This record gives sequence, structure tokens and C-alpha cells, in this order.
Amino acid sequence: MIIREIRNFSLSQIADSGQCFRMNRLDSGAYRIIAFGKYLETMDLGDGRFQFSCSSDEYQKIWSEYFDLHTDYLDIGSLIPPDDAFLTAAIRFGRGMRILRQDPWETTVSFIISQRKSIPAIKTAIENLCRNFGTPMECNGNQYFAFPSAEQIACLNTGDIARCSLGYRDKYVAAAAQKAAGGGLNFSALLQADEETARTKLKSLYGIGDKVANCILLFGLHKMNAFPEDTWINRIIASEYGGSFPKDRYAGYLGIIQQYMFYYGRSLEYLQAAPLNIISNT
DNA sequence: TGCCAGGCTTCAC
DNA sequence: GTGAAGCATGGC
Repeated sequence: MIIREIRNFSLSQIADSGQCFRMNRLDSGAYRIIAFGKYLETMDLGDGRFQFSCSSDEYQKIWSEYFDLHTDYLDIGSLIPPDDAFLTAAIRFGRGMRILRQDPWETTVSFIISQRKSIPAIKTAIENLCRNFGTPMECNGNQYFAFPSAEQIACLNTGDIARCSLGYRDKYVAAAAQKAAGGGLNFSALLQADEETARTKLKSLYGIGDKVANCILLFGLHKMNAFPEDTWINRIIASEYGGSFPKDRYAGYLGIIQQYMFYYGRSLEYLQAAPLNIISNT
């Protein structure tokens, strides 16, 4: 158990930001995270102090990297023109946001599953997948399941996968697993590749289009210029920017800008103040 | 009970 | 190349 001081860091904002699906709030107020086969409980103690249920060594090697704590997100606010009231408010609202450095394989499967599903339904499906096919683990008396590897999924049939509430996405996940297990999808290479090369490779997979590819690029490969455009982002661009968002202005930072937009756009604070067409125009 | 969800593939045209 | 239809299932 260790305590660290971290500025501009919010567990609740990260957990509710739709980029990760195995970070959940416990009754104690702490957050449980399962990633890279590890189990972590972390709690906001106030005044910028956070408790982590791991050793100093594990924090250094895994979690400080996972939470992207070495990036200064404050700099990004200086890019926003003062007349952009929406982004100014969005950054103020989500100033504890981080773009996590998640496992690329888990991110790929998670965002394949995410299409046409609500966030609670995505979490359920992923948890089903882990419980049925992931390796059972234990940490300080806590039982949990690691995310199943490509090899573990590749040997299943689509019926087994479908029973995890994946619906029609079962065949997409099966195809990705077979590709990754067979060496046709190399995440080490994608991490090294430039954004466009990685995007083209991801979109060549069955069931991965523009939006899912951009989510994998941003949340799994940490390509910070990826800009996933989902229903929420499209609604915001239509309502706040007349249908055209000035992406060029934020080259290199589009990913975090998108995340501020997404998190603020889904918030009650914004929806209460938003024009009606934001809510009704689906 | 019915609608909707961090979209994608397929198939007309 | 573009647009519409169809898709499985959970959550609210």
C-alpha cells in the first residue's frame, strides 16, 4: 500500500470517460482496476493524495505508466481559443482526465464489442468474456479474472463467444483473435508504426471501421492524434461547431481534445444547458 | 414494453 | 461511390 500526490488527476472522471471498461467504483469509494493481468485498488484521499494497493515497484513499472502520469495535460488548455466556450468549459469540467495506456489487445476486443452497445452493456459483456475464458487470478485475497489472451479466444467457436452477450460481434472478436494468435496482427509493430499505417492495418480487420480503429489507436496504442467520432461527438460537432470541427488547430492533441468533448458532452451539466437538438437529434 | 446504445457489413442503385 | 437496411442483446 502506497500513497502518492498527483495533480489534476480524477479517478471518477477516468472511470466514467468510456475509455476503459474494467475500472469500477467499489462501495468503499475506492476504484478497482484490472489491467495487464494485475489487480489494483486505488482511492482519492483528497488534497491531491491517492492511495494505491500495490508496491512502490509495481506502481512505478505499471500503474504510473497506465495512468499516463508523465504527461502534462495542463499545456493543452493553452491551445483553446477563448471564444470557444464549449471546449473551454469541457477542459475545465474534465481537468482530471487522462488517456490511459491500456493493453492493445484488450482495447481491440473491448471496442469491437462497444459498437451499438451502451457502456453498462459493454462492461457486462467484457466481464462475461473474462469470467468464462480468462485466467483466474488472486491478489491479496481478491479473486478476479485476467482478460483472455488472443490465444485463449482463438480456440473458441463463435457460439462460445456469443454466449457472453456479444451478439453479432462474436464473429468479429473470433476473427481478430485468430489473426492476432496467428501472428497476422502484431501489436508491438503497431505501437512502433505511424498512426496512418496502424489505422489501415486495424481497419483491414473484420468488424473494425473508422470509429473503432480510432478508439484502439487512442486508448490502446496511445496515438494522441486519433479522433474517434461516435454519436456523441457528431452531435456536439453538429450543435456547437455547425457540423465542422477545426481539427487542424489541435494536431497532435486531437485524442485528448475528443475525450474532453465526449466526457463533458455526456455530462448532466452540459445536457441541462444544451439546446434541445443535442438531446433529440440522434 | 419499447427504445436506444462510443458502428459495421452487406447490398442495391 | 453512396445510402439504406439489418444486425443481437442488455440496460433503462
